[in-house]
Amino acid sequence: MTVDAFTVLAEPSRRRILDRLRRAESSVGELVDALGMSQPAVSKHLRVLRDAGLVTCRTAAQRRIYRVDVAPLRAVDDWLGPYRSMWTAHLDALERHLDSQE
Amino acid sequence: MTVDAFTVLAEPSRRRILDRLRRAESSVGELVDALGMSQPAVSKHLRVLRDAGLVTCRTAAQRRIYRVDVAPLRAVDDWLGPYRSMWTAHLDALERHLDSQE
DNA sequence: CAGGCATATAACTGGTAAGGCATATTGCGA
DNA sequence: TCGCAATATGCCTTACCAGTTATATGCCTG
Repeated sequence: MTVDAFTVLAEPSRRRILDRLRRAESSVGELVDALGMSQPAVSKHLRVLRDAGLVTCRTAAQRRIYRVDVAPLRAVDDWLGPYRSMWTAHLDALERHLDSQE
Repeated sequence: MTVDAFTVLAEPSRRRILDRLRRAESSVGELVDALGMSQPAVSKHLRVLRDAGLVTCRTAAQRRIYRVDVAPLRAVDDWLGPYRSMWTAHLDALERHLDSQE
């Protein structure tokens, strides 16, 4: 886990990879087909994701099957926490305002 | 809002700026003192944050007072949503497991 | 054990972004 | 209006990152 999740998630392609793996684990080749990227590009992104602990992989014959590991995302969610309460606070205020209009 | 929030948040300094503005709006000079960075560096980060809609600023005499706008963070939170439910699912499973151990 | 698949890595390239210093801009007070 | 204070911007250098092509590694099958 050399780099933090924020840095890794900055790349749209990596978020797409995660979004696909979230629905079903898959091999590198399947990701290549799904994302329309070259195989080395996909492998490199997977390397970064692995180093950040966001994916794990297991070997199945010649294939490597990748799956998501959400653990590092909790750091992102934790950072986001205070901000989330800010916009829910705003929503609450809006609701109160609307209520008072009736 | 030229760039997306993910890219902007990848920079640790920018997250620190947001974290400070979240507690209290402040001027550029106050941020410079608080973060121990050069004034141009801070101004540049604020520019990026502004372009992404993450902060707004108002003019007060010679100062510019910056404050957080959480709206763009909702995109991040939305993306995170499905993953969050993944780890709460895991937590639920763990709880059931621990319960069954009693 | 040879050949072919699937995946990883190396070397290179172009683009981009951050930080530093110097300077421009803007608003204010004397 | 002059000059100062606060902030923004330009320019330059450096570092890093994504993507490409070519090649290496590992594993199965005939």
